[in-house]
Amino acid sequence: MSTERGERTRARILDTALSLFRKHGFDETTMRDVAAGAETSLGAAYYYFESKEAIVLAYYEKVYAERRRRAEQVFARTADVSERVRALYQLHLDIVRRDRKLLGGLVRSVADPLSSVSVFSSSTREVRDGSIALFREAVSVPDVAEEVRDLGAIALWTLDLALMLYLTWDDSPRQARTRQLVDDVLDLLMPIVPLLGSPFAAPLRAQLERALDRAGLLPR
Amino acid sequence: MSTERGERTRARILDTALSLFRKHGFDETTMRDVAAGAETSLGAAYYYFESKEAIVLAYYEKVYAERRRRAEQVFARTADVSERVRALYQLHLDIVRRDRKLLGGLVRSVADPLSSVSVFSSSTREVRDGSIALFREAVSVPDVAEEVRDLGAIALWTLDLALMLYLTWDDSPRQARTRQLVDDVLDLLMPIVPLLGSPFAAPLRAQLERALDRAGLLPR
DNA sequence: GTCTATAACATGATAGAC
DNA sequence: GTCTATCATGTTATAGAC
Repeated sequence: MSTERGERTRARILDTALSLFRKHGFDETTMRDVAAGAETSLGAAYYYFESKEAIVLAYYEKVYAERRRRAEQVFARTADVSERVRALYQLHLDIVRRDRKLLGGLVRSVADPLSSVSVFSSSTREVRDGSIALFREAVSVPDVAEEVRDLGAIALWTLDLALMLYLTWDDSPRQARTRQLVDDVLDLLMPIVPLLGSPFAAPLRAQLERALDRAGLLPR
Repeated sequence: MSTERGERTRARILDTALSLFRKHGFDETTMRDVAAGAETSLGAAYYYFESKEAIVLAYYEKVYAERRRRAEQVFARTADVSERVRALYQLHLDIVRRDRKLLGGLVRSVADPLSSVSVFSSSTREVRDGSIALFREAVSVPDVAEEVRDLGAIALWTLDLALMLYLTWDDSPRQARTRQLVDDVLDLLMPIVPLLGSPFAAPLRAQLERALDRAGLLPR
């Protein structure tokens, strides 16, 4: 499939692109800049990445892999839901810390329902399902009732998307505002988890589930 | 400022563009197509609209004006919160009914924090503030406690954005899925309004408000 | 000052030679 | 696998018509 040399060229193009995106932003970086920086031709860059957006997708995959790696360490350490969930968000922020300029390109692609790297598209499916699974694992602890885990995972993942959108807009040092927002939202959310898990909440859960199912938002 | 003739040319360009966007989608329509369809030159099109996105912004403004007009009729007719809010959403869906292909372009621009027509940008401010005000009016009825109106308006407007995103993705006939989603979400949401308005919920309201304020999400 | 047309530019993407 | 040449299209500059 791909030779050693091709592998290296691909990596060089990816690294150059990400570094340029970080420094100057997604729009400001041209594919010609990327090719020149990687000391290859425009055609070669397009040989390895079918579009500029595809490079962002590769970044997205890298972030996910790193997040999973570090999340698993946290999961092994603690069974406290709050800690686990909070860690998942903070981890994400740590990983993309220096990438605000890059995230603009990501957010745009991801929000575009027609884009091949949209959150809804099939090419991002692996990362999307993996991310949801990560939240599913985070809430899979004795403290959280079985019945609310699936719903909770989807809700937390949706929040994760919203946080990334907020981050692109947050210019506070060290993403302080976004981090504060994570804390505030979790402080609001976490107390209702036991309530939702109680038998009294069964009709409400059913109502929620029916709504999400009808909307096609439930994984099958 | 602008002459009669210029006015007509501008309108012709806008109508042509929207009609082409509707038929073929935003990306598939070139500015050259628009100019040709409006029987004018490319330069003229750019004289009247500084960018392709700006045309979408003009559409956005048209939708808002129509929505306000029809909302005011509903507000005059009923003081029931549920009905008023539901009408605001259904109205929106009615107005953009035939524009799914167009909305793709809008969503992308709106989500891009750097775009000049982003939800966050100043050029969309008038429409954004107007839309939030519309929700503020919808919930300004005796049944809804003063204390929850501002919060409620922001929450409902956020939901409105999410619904538009969902709509771009909903290919069911007559946007049935999106309409169902509106109903389901409101059925879930409306019962908690009186609870949130009660004095017991004061600490919760304060917590929420503090969080939104720290995040800069509260209009000042 | 208001408007229109033409040419040119920058850049994402593709085709085909090697 | 890689490169060069070329295309398509969003955007800008500019000249000038009314």
